[in-house]
Amino acid sequence: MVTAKSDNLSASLEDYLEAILNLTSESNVARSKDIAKLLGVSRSSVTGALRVLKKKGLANYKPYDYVTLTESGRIAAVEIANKHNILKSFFVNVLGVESDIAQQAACKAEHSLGTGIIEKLLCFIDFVTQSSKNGCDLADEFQKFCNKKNQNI
Amino acid sequence: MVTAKSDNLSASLEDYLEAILNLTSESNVARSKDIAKLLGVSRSSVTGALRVLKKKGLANYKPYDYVTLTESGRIAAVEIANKHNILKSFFVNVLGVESDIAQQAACKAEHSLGTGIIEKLLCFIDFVTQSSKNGCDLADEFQKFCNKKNQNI
DNA sequence: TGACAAAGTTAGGCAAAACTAACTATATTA
DNA sequence: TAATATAGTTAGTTTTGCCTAACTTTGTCA
Repeated sequence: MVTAKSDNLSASLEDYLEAILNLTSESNVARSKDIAKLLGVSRSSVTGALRVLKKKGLANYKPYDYVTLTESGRIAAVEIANKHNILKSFFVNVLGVESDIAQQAACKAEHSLGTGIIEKLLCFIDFVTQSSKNGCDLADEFQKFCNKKNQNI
Repeated sequence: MVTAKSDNLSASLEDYLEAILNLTSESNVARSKDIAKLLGVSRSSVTGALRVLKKKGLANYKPYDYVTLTESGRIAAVEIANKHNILKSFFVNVLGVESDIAQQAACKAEHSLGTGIIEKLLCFIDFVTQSSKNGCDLADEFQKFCNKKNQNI
């Protein structure tokens, strides 16, 4: 199994990796300015992070040049983005949380959940999806359950 | 609604609050040494945190004395502990994650999830619990689903 | 009661992650 | 091509949270 050494990576650096992945998949190119905007940090913070990512062999970084991910950087970033998406999907499609809030929460929580729990969560989403095909829409049932409960308060 | 101003509280400080709550509810008294042991930090780090908590009006702290929580500190701590427990319960009772791992993950993730999601999660746990009373044990069904899936791999 | 151990604090330091302000490189365009 | 705007970097600072080592206070017991 090809595994990324995305451990010993701080939450902050994970965010940078994911941002670079998203930018490069959108427009093939990640610029410092755009990373800064996406993450809501200053440009100089980005420079600092890029230096670290380079040192860790995760990003190809040369001053005044575009940024790309190395192979292992890409693997790590994809892993992170996966976590993120699974979490968000759970919040939105199972719990029925509003998309923006889910996005934000997933971004923050993704770092703290190990792959074990994330895998279970993915499986659970599958489980709920399957259920709806079998005529019992769990997500829907849950929403009804919630509404009924809120009425009782 | 009595609300704690537990916002603008760092993850680290939340951990200290929760630790103090747990220690005082166990033995009525929280000692610096025990907080340090519980959180796996040095005694001097605890001293530093206590000073901050005191300044924020959350802990009653006097050098060389026992530590207790103020009323608002207690409210905040209970809120944090609740989040923690709800999360853990979800991991263990719904996802079927091993208790130790759930404990750890809940402790880390609790900080990043807003009350909106936590409430939904609590509701979801209720939903699953109710389902088992109605003859359809979702948690159980999910475990079977997982096992079947793992066989197919 | 005085010596010693345990608990707690202080001082000083380090690392991560962010910031601002000032500087440099690049790109645009008149 | 020179002026200027935009992008990127550097230097220096701040905050947070932790650490170790040395010191002080408290408590115990011979």
